[in-house]
Amino acid sequence: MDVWKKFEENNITHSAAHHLLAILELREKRGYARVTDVARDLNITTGSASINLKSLKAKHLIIEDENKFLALSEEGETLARAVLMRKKVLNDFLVNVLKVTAEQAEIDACKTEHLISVETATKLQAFIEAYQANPSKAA
Amino acid sequence: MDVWKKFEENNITHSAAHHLLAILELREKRGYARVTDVARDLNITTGSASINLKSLKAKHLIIEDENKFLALSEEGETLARAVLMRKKVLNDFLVNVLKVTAEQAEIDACKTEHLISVETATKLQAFIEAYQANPSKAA
DNA sequence: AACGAAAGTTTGACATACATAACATCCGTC
DNA sequence: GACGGATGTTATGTATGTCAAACTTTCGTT
Repeated sequence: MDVWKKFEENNITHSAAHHLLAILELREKRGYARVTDVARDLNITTGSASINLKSLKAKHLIIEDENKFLALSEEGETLARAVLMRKKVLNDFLVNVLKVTAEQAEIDACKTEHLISVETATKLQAFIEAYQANPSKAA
Repeated sequence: MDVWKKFEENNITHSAAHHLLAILELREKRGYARVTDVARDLNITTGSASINLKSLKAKHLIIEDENKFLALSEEGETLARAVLMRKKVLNDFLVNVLKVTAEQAEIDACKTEHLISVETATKLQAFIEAYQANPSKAA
């Protein structure tokens, strides 16, 4: 019932996913992530980032220490890593199997990374592995 | 630049796509589509449908006759049929190639049907055709 | 012609997600 | 210790998309 409405029922929005990913990547690359860093990374204003991150804090996906440094909660990191995994799987499929150009593959993977189900992601990953091991027996 | 923002830059929103699809399907099944019919089909209130359809009229994707009967403009129909085609391609791939369950395939296809690029949709379609003709030579 | 139901619109509210701009806070340097 | 720059928050506005509820319009039946 109402399959089309499930788009909104997603456990994470595109925006939220990218805020979490930004924190994950900033911390891995620079060792820290503040509101300003996230805003710069996503190319949005610090005002917007402040508001968006506040709601993620309220949902316990983000933790802030006394010095305003941001980190992902366990739940937030799990979510972010799941999104990253799906993005990689999608991108691999688009680039290596379908031969979509790198630019368009990145865009399409980015648009859908937070939307596809665990089932689809898992089966797509298995398919790619089988395909890359032996393209003629990917079935 | 700002690949992640392209999610919002889409030429059609998920909601708009489904309003157009509803009109297309209602007219094919019943021969007509009014605000009430679209609202019932999408399971939203007539108030919401009225507002949403007004903006689609303003964008010239929908035409309304003297008796409030709705039809797609040429541009609207082109858009709707493109979405339908992508939905079919995605669903075929998920069900026939990845063996995703029918229910989850429908959900995933519905979530992404309006997001994937023409390039990806075209290449995915070609892949499925090759795969179905001869699974061992889909490359 | 009048009543009531169906259809459609509008209003006011809420949630998300962005922007700009004003304001607050914090910190290092002079 | 005061100034200025960097950082962060808040206020206000825009846009989409939803709701409930009030209102208008239209139409068939009596």
